[in-house]
Amino acid sequence: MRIKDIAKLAGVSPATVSRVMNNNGYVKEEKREAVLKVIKEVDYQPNPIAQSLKNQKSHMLGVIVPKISTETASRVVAGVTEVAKVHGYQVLIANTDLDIEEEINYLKFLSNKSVDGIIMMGTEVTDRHLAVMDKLAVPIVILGQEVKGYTSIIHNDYDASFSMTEYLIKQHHREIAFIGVDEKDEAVGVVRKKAYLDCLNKYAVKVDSKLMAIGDFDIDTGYQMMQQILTHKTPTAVFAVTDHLAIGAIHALLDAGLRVPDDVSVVGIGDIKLAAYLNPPLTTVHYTFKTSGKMAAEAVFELMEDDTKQGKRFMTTFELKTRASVKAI
Amino acid sequence: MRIKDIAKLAGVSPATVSRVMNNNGYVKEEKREAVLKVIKEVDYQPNPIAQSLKNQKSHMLGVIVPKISTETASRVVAGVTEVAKVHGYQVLIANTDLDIEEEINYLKFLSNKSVDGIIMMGTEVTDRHLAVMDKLAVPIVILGQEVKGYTSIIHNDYDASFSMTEYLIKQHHREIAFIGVDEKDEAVGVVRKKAYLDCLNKYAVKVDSKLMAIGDFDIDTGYQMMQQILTHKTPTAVFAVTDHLAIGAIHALLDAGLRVPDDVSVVGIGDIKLAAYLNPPLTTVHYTFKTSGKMAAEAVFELMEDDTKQGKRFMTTFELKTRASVKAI
DNA sequence: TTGTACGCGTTATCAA
DNA sequence: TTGATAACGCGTACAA
Repeated sequence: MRIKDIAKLAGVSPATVSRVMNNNGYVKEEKREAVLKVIKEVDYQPNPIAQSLKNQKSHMLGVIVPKISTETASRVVAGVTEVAKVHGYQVLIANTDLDIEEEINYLKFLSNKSVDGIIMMGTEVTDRHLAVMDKLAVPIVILGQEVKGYTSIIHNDYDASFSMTEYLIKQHHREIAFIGVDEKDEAVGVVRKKAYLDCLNKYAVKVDSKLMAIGDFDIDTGYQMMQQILTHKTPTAVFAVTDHLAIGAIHALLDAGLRVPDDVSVVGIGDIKLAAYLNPPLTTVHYTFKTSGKMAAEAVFELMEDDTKQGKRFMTTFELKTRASVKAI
Repeated sequence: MRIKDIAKLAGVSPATVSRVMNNNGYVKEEKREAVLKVIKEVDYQPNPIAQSLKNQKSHMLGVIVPKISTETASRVVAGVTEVAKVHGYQVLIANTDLDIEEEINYLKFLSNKSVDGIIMMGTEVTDRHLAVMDKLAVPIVILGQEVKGYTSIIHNDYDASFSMTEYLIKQHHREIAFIGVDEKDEAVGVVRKKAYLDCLNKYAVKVDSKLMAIGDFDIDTGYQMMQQILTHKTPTAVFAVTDHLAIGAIHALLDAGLRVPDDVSVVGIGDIKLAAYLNPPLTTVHYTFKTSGKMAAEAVFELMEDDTKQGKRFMTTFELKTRASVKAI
């Protein structure tokens, strides 16, 4: 069913049908009703693609995620879709599976008016990303990393990580192992580690490189890194930069015959849905990922209206969730 | 940049540029190179919307999910995007938040050539859904529920649930509590319960309605339903129809001073990522949600080529994951 | 082997 | 208040 068919059925011109559909321009009440009647009868829905071509608006938002099957990603996407829906927008998912080439390809593809705005969940933002982003035809918001000149939604990784370390120190822990990730991920790999180190220094706690391990984001990696640390020394507490790594660490500790938290305390960051239901319930930092998604979407819509507002920096809040996985000494 | 601009820059007609882009028709090697050179220089990307309008193909797949921020949904979406990518397709997410009106609206909207195919993760499929689905302009595949006349990817809920119950019985459990969900969800609410009851009957285990509770999908609901059952009687095992419900149940049991699995065994269905890392590790049924997503996408692509292949019924496999949350009597 | 011209379905401009 | 008509950017039949 095209607008032309509706026009024929209602005995008017396509232009009149369009006016009725979009509620603009004058149209006699009589004809309006005739058109509406036909529209209802045949359940006419305009072709969104033709509308997009004509209006130069696709009413779609693109979201580039590094890995869709993670809780973080799905919470972000949930937030984005929620705001998008309010604006009558659809959400296009581009899953890159951590492939930088894919990320750049999607940036190019999604631009060119295929979507009206892009939200990129960043891990590593390289110069090549920037080169492409500079030429983008549509507004973009980066989520999870800070990028100069671009609106970014960042999680307060520094303060969160610092607070968490400080919390452990205030529970009188002095041998705090660190399980981190590669520095390619600026927010998680660099910032969280820096905050940990800064905090140790502030409280004059000696940094012991034997208590530190760096790997990827997998639960199993957390397990292995914990094992590796244990070969050197048994800490009184473990600070893992994500909840998954913390879970892996806990299992390594248990398998080594240690009790959590009685022998070793463990904390993570992220507050995944099950963190409170683990055994022991995990002390962690709650990040408002869904809210981040909403903020990112709102920022994109703002940029769509006024692209001079680029470069804003939003910092989301966090909350320390103290649960049973930590025991004071 | 439009095709016309490229043509001008390369000193040819738009038609020639199009021929080069799509590798069809004759074009002299010399001109081809000139065109390719310009395309590379200006990094020309054709407008996907104009292409869609012309080709009557959007190269997009729509996925209707009841709740994007669940692990099931994200695993399904991961599978769909993976297959979509192979076919050069994008994935449009429609998150309905369990709202039936939204589901129907999206079905209508996504049709009309906005997408070339639809995958619907079903919960309840009402007559109104069917009325809309019958008129759909694009192929659709239902995932998670069986719908007559439509290609469906179903998880073998009956056998999975039966096997799980049977497993508990073979561990000599006779007082097996059941924590289920409302019958609106055919697969989870009806089929899994029926299999549980059938299995009890087969082994001549008495059904005790006091040991059964029905609620929604939340962890907390699992907690409350377990508490409710405990007011009547303490079973030797608990069969929860999802892992989340099982987790809630475990916590209710622990809070009631019971040990898992020493006093009460607990099982779930779904095998969420953390199931193996819970304490105790959860005995559950592994469903291949990502594979389901892939199958659904492949089925949609098949239907796009040949829509007479409608009505196929794919059953995914499952695997019993026996872990420490069950103890034989 | 190449270019011109039309149409995909819509909206907006202009003239009536 | 209405209707023809011209775009939007692309692909392709047809003519050259």
